[in-house]
Parts: sequence; C-alpha cells; structure tokens
Amino acid sequence: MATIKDVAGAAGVSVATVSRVLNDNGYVHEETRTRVVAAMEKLNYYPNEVARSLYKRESRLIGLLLPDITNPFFPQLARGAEDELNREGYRLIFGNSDEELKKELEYLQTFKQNHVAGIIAATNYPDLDEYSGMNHPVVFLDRTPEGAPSVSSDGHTGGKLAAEAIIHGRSKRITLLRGPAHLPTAQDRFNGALEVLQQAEVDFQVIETASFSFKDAQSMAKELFASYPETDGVIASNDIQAAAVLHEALRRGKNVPEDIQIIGYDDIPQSELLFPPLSTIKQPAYDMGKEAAKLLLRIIKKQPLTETAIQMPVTYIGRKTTRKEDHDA
Amino acid sequence: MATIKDVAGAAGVSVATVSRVLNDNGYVHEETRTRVVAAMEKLNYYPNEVARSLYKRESRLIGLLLPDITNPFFPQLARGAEDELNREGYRLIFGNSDEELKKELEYLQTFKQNHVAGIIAATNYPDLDEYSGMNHPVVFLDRTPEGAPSVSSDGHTGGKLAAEAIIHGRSKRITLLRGPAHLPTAQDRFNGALEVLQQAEVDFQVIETASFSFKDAQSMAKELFASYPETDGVIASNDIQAAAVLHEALRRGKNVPEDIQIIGYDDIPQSELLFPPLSTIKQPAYDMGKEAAKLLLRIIKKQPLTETAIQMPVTYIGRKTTRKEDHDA
DNA sequence: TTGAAAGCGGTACCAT
DNA sequence: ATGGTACCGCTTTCAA
Repeated sequence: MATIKDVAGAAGVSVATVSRVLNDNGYVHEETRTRVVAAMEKLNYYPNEVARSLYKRESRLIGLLLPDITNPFFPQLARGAEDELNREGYRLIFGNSDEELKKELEYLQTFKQNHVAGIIAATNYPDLDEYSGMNHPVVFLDRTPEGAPSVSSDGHTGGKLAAEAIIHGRSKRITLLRGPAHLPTAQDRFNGALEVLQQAEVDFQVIETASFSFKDAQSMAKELFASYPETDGVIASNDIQAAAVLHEALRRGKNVPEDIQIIGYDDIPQSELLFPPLSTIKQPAYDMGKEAAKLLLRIIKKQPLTETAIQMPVTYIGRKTTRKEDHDA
Repeated sequence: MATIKDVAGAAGVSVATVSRVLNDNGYVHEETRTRVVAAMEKLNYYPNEVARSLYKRESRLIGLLLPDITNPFFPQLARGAEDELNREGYRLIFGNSDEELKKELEYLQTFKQNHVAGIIAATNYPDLDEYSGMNHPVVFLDRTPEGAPSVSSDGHTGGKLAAEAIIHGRSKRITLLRGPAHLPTAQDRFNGALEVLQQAEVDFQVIETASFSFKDAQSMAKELFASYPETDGVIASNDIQAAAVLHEALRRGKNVPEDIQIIGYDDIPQSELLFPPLSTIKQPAYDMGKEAAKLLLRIIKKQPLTETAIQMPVTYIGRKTTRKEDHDA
C-alpha cells in the first residue's frame, strides 16, 4: 500500500506538499500539483484514514447505537442515517445494545476509542454520565433529554390519532395495549390514546405488555381474547403486536374490520403485506434517521443550530383493519 | 482524555512499562503492575485504538457489506456476525451497497483506509479485482467464488424441498416464481424446484420476477392470478413474494391452503405472523452470519482451516399455507 | 511555493 | 524488570 512518502518520492516533492494537494489547502504551484496528482494515480494512492484520525483526533466514523437491528423499525432509521452521512463522507460503526447497559457502555467506549466524529444513539439511558461527559457530539433518537440534541416523533399525537381512528370506526369495547413501561416512547402513545378514550363514550380496558417481541405479542394476543372476548377494537402499541392480534382474531374466525378493528403503530414495511393490510400510525423512520444525521453533521461542523430537539410528525395510515368513518349512519 | 504518557507519569514509570501491562506481555514486576493499574483507573485511562491501529497496521474493526439492511433477511445475518465478532472484541463498520457497484467500491475503499482486520461481504461482484487484490481477509456471504472463503446455504436443496412440499400437498397446477436472474442464490433454489417439478406429474409454469421489492411482488401477484387463475400451488422465490401472493389470494377470496398452497423461502421473522402463518424454507440467517464471523476470525488469527467454503443446511418449515402430506387419500 | 521536523498515542526493539 | 526511542502515516507550524 502506497504511502504519502512513496507519492512524494515519485513526484519529487516533500510529503508536506503532497499533503497540501491532498487536502487542497496552502499554496502549491499548479505544475507541482499536476505532478503530484499523477504520482498518486500511478501508485493508486489513497490516504490512510487511521493516520489522519490520529493526528486530527477525529475520524470520519460515526457511532450508531441501536437497540436491535432485528426489530423492523430500526433498519429504516439506520438507512436514513447512513444515506445522509455518506453524502458527507462519513461511515458508520454500528452496534446493537439489546437495551443492555453493559453492551451500551461497551459500544460507547468503542466509539470513543475510535475517535468517532459523533454519535447517534437510540438509548434508554440518555442520562448516563457517559453521555454528558462525552467529548463527541451526540444526537439522541427517540429520547429527548433536556437540552440535548434529539430527534423523535410525536408519540402523544400518534396515540391520539390511533384512538380517534378506532372511535371513528365505531368500536365500543376497546382494548388498549400499553407498551413496555420502561419505554417513554411507548408511554407517550399510550397516554395520547388514553386521553382520547377517556373522553369518548366507550368502554375500554388496558392490557400491560412486557415487551415488543414476537413471542410475547403472540401470547398477549391469546390472553387478550381469552380475557375480553367481546373486544371490538384494539389499539396496539406497535405493528408487531397488532400483527399478533390480527393473527389471533383471524384464527378465531373473526372478520376484520367488520367484527373487530385493529390499529398498529410504526408502519413497518411488512404491515402493508398483512391480510388485511394493517391500518397504523406511521413514524417516518427513514426520515428520522436522516434528520438525526443532518443534525449531527451540523453540530460536527459547528454550524448554527435553529432547533436542537426535532420532533417529526406522525400520520394515520388507513388501510383495511379499520372501518371508514363515512360509513357512519 | 488521558494518554499512556499521563499514566506513565502518574505511576512513575515509562510508557514502555505501561504498554506492557496494557498488553500483558513482557516482564513487569507485580508491584509495578499494581501501581500502573491504579494509575490507569485513577485517570480513567483507556487506550487510543487509532494509535494502536496505526502502528499495528490493523484495527479491531471488521467491514460488513450488505445489499440492504432494510431487507428483513439481512438484519439477522448482521446480528449473527456482530454477536460472534464482539466476543473477540471486534466491531463493525457497516455499509449497504444497494447492489450498486459504485457504493460497494466506496465501502471497500473505506474498509481499507480504516485498516479493517477483515471483511464480510454479501456481494454480487465477488470477482472484482478489489477483492482478489485485497490485503485483508474476506469472507463471502451467499456467494462461493472458487477457492475463496465463503458461507452460503444449500439453495438447490432448498428449492427441492419447497417443490416437494407443494407436491406432497397435492397441488396439480403449480406456478414457480423465478427470482431475479442476476442473483445466483435465487437461481439455485429455482433450479432445485424446477428439477423436482419436471419429474413430477404436474402442470407447472414459470414466472420471471425482476426483483424482491414489496412493490414488484405485489404487481407480480396480481399478474399471476390474472394469467393463471387455476393455479393451486405457488413456489415463491422468497418470503416477501410469498406474502404478496398470499395476500392477493386471500383478497380474491381463495382459501389457503385448501384452494391454493403457497410456500416461501428464507423464513424471515414476520413469516410466522402472517395469516395463515407461512410455510417456508428456512435459511439459518443468524447462524450464517455467525459462521461467517467465525471463519473470518480463524483466518485473521491464522488458525488452520478445515473447510473454507461452508454450506449451511436449509429446512422445510411446515406452517399453515401448505397441506399435510398424511391427509393423503 | 516548498521543505524540515515535531507531533498525534501507541508498540516493540534494544539496552541496561 | 525497566527505560529510551524509532516508527506507524499523516498534518501543520515554522523557516527558507
């Protein structure tokens, strides 16, 4: 692998000059530049990022911390961030925390040790000392710690939209699924929905759910119909849960949405492929990743920030598991 | 951030000694070690990986190149690789190629520039000069270039299993979906299925499919039933396609699996959540990622290799979109 | 406009 | 058992 020295030798100049043409700064005679460029091409030279990072104390790497890429919501986020970051020549060091503090700390350590230019973190522990004492800029995803840069979506409104859709579709005995208690993001949507339900003239009950995993969702769905067989509307905490409920409803011979309406949350790609296609609240995952990247980039470049806590809008996607409002009598 | 010099100063020793305790090699007096360790803790010291990588000409980073993490098959692969790699202290630089040569080359460049310890690549271009001339070890995923280390699954057998399942379920007019022509992996399963179909006493036709995208799968499904309304068995090229077909069949009021059997390929996590749950051929994605990581690790550590082209087994997962064989008359 | 040289933070060889 | 130091490849003063 050719080094800057090799190029300097081949071009008959010093490494300082090569560095200048490389970074396009300082004075360098046009003719010299040409010679150097020719030498670089001849030797197929490209700069060693590691050496660069060492001197600059900053790499072109961005740390991306996610709970679990296997959860269909996150790949989109990751892509949004990646695509935006790539435009500026940054790359991702990527890690899954599984919501475990230990893994999260290990990755933060790795990020520091590799001198990342910045960090995007979807974490349950935004208040860690490791974040506040971090020398690298951090943008939080799905969490909005006081004063810290963050990108999230409007969960409260999302929850309201979900509940309204179910109510407009005239369900009268509604089950509201409360997501994991330790996820503020799940509680926001829960509270939004709760608010609407309380003001409406409907019966409803709440089921606590421990996790978003497929397995748990499946047993939750069975339990739901066992405990509340008369339920005619379900507001799920995410699309996975909704899919499990839909699945169980169909298995019990119910017609959807005639006998029971179901609404999810997130709008993961496969929601459209369910049968019937799932009505849901869309979080703009890709755009959230993109916005987080943009915000981080601005911080890295020390550009002025207009807003530091970005909240993305959420939309109701009416597909086939909710009834149309205008069918109303 | 504390450096090795700071630690040396605080412990009253030279940097050489600190380096020795850091790497646990060379002689160092027990008492000295204690002092150094104390100093490290007091200063909250951790070594700068960038400096290390520069000297060693090798980082603790592994490049992972995937077509698109948004495709549900890949997150599992990534997790398998990550989990295994983490056990040995390696981290991932991660990139999506979108099957575009340009992006792939850019990432390979990045990997080299960051002195990755190795690369795991799911690529359509395994024969690139960039790979053969690569100084870093590479393990290919889903491709088996002659002589190169690789991990794949047995697509031919997978295709056969799929066709056999459909035939055992007594479908007589079968539609076989041929996946994208440029994906050898799709062609393997296609050929396996074709072989079985040709030897069975059934009618069948083949539909060419351009891509694995949701959108394309949906229009393909409509076209399928328009062209071959009498189809009573569909062998899809992956689970996304199968979901689209299932969806369309249900929309047309067909009973699954009574009127029509459908089998997918891959066994992505959400296949189980479809209704009816999708029968499919499982590729052990997580384990494939894990095996790729193990193989790469062995190469990195220059351990002897027993096999260099690992092929993982594939299994038939009978759920509810295929009929049981023993219902046979 | 160009070059010499001092680092960036580690590792490892060579002395002692 | 420990220390001095050259070096990894690049950037950036400082002089010329």
